[in-house]
Amino acid sequence: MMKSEIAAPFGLAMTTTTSKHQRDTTFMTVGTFKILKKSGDCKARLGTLETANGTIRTPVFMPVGTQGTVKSISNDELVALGAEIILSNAYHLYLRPGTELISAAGGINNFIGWKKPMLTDSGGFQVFSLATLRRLNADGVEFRSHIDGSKHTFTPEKSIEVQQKIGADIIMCFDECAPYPCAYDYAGRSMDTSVKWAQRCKEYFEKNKPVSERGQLLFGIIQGSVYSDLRQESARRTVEIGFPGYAIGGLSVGEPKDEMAAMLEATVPLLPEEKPHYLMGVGMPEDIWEAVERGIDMFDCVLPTRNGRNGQAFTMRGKVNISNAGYQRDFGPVDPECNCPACRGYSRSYINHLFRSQELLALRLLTLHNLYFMINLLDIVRKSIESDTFIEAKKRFFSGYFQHE
RNA sequence: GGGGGUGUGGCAGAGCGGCCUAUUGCACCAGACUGUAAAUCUGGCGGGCUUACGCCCUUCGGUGGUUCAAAUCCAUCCGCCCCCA
Repeated sequence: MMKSEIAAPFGLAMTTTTSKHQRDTTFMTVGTFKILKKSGDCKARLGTLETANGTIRTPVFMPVGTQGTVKSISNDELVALGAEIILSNAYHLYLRPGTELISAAGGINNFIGWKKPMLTDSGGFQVFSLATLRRLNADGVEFRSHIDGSKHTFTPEKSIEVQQKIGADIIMCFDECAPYPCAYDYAGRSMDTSVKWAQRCKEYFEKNKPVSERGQLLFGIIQGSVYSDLRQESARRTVEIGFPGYAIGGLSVGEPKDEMAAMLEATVPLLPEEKPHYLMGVGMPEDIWEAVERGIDMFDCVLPTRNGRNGQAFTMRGKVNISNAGYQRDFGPVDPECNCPACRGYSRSYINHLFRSQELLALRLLTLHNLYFMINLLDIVRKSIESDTFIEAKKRFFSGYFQHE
């Protein structure tokens, strides 16, 4: 059975009440990454990462909540789904509601009422995705706000300052995410920029570390587009700077899947084994398996939420678009093998109707379902590593997920 | 009874002699989405044939005209709407 037994059933999800004592203990070990088990026939590993707001079990999937909210669902729902950590975005929060306000609210966790670990992205990805609104220079990036057109400058120092004020448990270096395709020369210069920025991020971070009771972790990011030698240079230089965790960025931006796999194979072996490896922006269910197999521990991706809002559901038998005509009279659940609130209480037919009627519940239900799917998927992954049956479990997943193709 | 208006593809609604198988929106059908400017975007949407380029047939209430050419002009019939009595 691939079904999860780890994920707490709905409504009965564990809420970790952290006592004063536990919190102090956590503080003592913030940043500790423990590897509990390694796969016998690939690089997959099972671990735990300590943060100021609790422990994350890896490999982990982190739902994306760019603006301090995982679109359409509540914190309680996230906890019930089994989410252990979520993402926000420094650039977006800096523009609105503003860094000062979040700081005044007592930090991002207080502001949004999320009691578990939180990670902020640096705004590096916005350098890439808001390309038409920015101008790069050696010092940093000048942005034009997508909200009101006002000008802002993000530098490595600025990004870290913003992220320190926002106060997430894990923060990211300000990097440049190169587009795909990307000429070798450009990719090389861009990677070099990212490495230099990483150095500046770390220096600023160390210098301005609050002497508070909470520890924040700054992760480095490897770039280099789809060029193995650039990736390796980036990895070596970034590791030399030294971080408590390493991310691989600039992938899943349109390159073929085998290129992504090749980049992981070229890069991950150069990262310290005893540090967490985070593959940014990934991904699709199949990508998760491929990446864990190659030594990745952390993932984030907008697909479960965004695609859910666009009518697509992930299931163990592949993805389906619930708003398609074929489901109009399908009175079964989205995924018969799923135990999420959408599948336990609603039919494909009804959700199809909700999408056609543009009812908000439609967006919520598929968001809940897709997030549950991903979180549950990582549960399956973790259990398979624990029992050292990862490759077998991966095969089983693929044969079910792609059976109709 | 008198006067005026109107009829366009599933719906709304442009077009008012040639560039019209016919703008646009909605609806409908499908696809995409990977560190979220996304409840978004793209494509299709009369029928048939073709791998494709493309080709053929049939459309603007009905009928009959005018014209080289009609969704567009004229006549007439039918339907609907409004005003006066």
